Amino acid sequence: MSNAPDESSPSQHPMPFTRLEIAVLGLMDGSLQVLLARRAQAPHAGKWALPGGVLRIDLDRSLDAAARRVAMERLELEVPFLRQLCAVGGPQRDPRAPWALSVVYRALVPAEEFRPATGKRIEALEWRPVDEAISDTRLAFDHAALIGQAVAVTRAEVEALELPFGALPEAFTLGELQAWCEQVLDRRLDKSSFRRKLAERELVEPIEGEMKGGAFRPAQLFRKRG
Amino acid sequence: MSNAPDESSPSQHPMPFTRLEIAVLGLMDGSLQVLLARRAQAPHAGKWALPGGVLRIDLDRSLDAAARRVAMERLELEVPFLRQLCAVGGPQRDPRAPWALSVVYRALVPAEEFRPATGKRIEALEWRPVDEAISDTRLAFDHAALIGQAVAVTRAEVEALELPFGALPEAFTLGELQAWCEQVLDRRLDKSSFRRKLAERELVEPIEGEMKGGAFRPAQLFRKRG
DNA sequence: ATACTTCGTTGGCTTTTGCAACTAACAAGG
DNA sequence: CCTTGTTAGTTGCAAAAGCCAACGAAGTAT
Repeated sequence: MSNAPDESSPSQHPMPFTRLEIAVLGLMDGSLQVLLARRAQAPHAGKWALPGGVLRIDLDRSLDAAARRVAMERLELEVPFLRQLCAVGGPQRDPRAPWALSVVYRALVPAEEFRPATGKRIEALEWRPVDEAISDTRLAFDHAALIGQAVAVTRAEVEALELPFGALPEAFTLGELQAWCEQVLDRRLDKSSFRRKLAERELVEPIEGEMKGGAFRPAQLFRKRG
Repeated sequence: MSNAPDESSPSQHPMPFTRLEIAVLGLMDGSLQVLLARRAQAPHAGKWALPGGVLRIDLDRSLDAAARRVAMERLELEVPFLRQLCAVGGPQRDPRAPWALSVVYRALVPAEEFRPATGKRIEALEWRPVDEAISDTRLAFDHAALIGQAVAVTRAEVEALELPFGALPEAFTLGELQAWCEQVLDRRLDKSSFRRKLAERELVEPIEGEMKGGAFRPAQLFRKRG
């Protein structure tokens, strides 16, 4: 081991190749899916992976801002409610550099309005059911494991009714809200206790006069409270 | 913005000055405290901060390993059960570099046996009650906020009875275990429901024949199950 | 022996949760 | 008009979990 000469000259030590990876989750066809990108360049060219990109210290004013920029470049639209998941790093992650570090972000997006385009350095984009992605050993890097983490954390949040309202429409009925949670969690919820908890925690409020008229009895429309 | 020439040459983009910070929590004098270090060098020389150090891509085989090494260098002993908390970064964090990134780790250690020594680049070590540290605006960098996060996550874990048995003695009575949890959480727990949950989840098992004889009725000794 | 302290358990009360039934509101069809 | 079908929203109840207090048990100290 070097004898710890001086820490105050950072340029003495080479720094890791630092990237951001974005795990975008959304409800497609009634189940939770993750957005994968087919890599255009080495390493793992042609393989499916989380969209990601390199940290640019000249452009990014924080890790959060870097994640927003990378998401924007790859998907060509604003990704709302990006949240940090974890950081991973090691010498074998990326052949382009002796040591690579990735800070991973996650987001749960409104599937309807979210229409990403195939951005820079990406050959194709595809939604993939999370179960399938997590157990797909052919994904690049350790991205399958990262998706597993992102799904677990996201489900725990919805379970605790910490609802990411950014992924929901402005107005919704309670039935729609419950169906949305059930699709994220992949299990049925009880109607009465679901509504009880919403009321107790004052998470939503009715929009006066507004109703959603389907074929049958119309339902009260609600919106996020606060 | 540069017109995204080629991502495959990482050396084209300067990389951030990358550090690890370690939030060591422990029970001292009946309350949860955090281990702070007085910085020997700029920036913030003389100020109290979390012990930390620079990532060394020539030495560290992963972020976890880097955190272990940094903890060892600063405290001169093995820190068990280090777990990643989050990563923070930005251009203004550290005057030594245009952009600094810190990956923060946390640990809950057994206060009795944990006797750190003042390691490299540190003037002094001190245990500080977490409430005090969190609201101390004079801590270096954003370390007060980081300590707040570490405490919140640690308490949530103990609340859910995900006990970090590394921070507990090999053998303990249920009374001791409950008192330990109460000190971490800084609130009283109910004896009967505490024991019911331990039994349901089969977290501990009695050590046959072993009792702890205090001044009064002796108590059954338990150990982690599995 | 008696008092005192802690250990471990038990009983009962309150709160929370889960299940199911019930009424309400609307459309469609006879 | 009236019945039927479907979804919306509420209510009642039983089971489960949590909270509080008390109790007998097992030691020590006097």
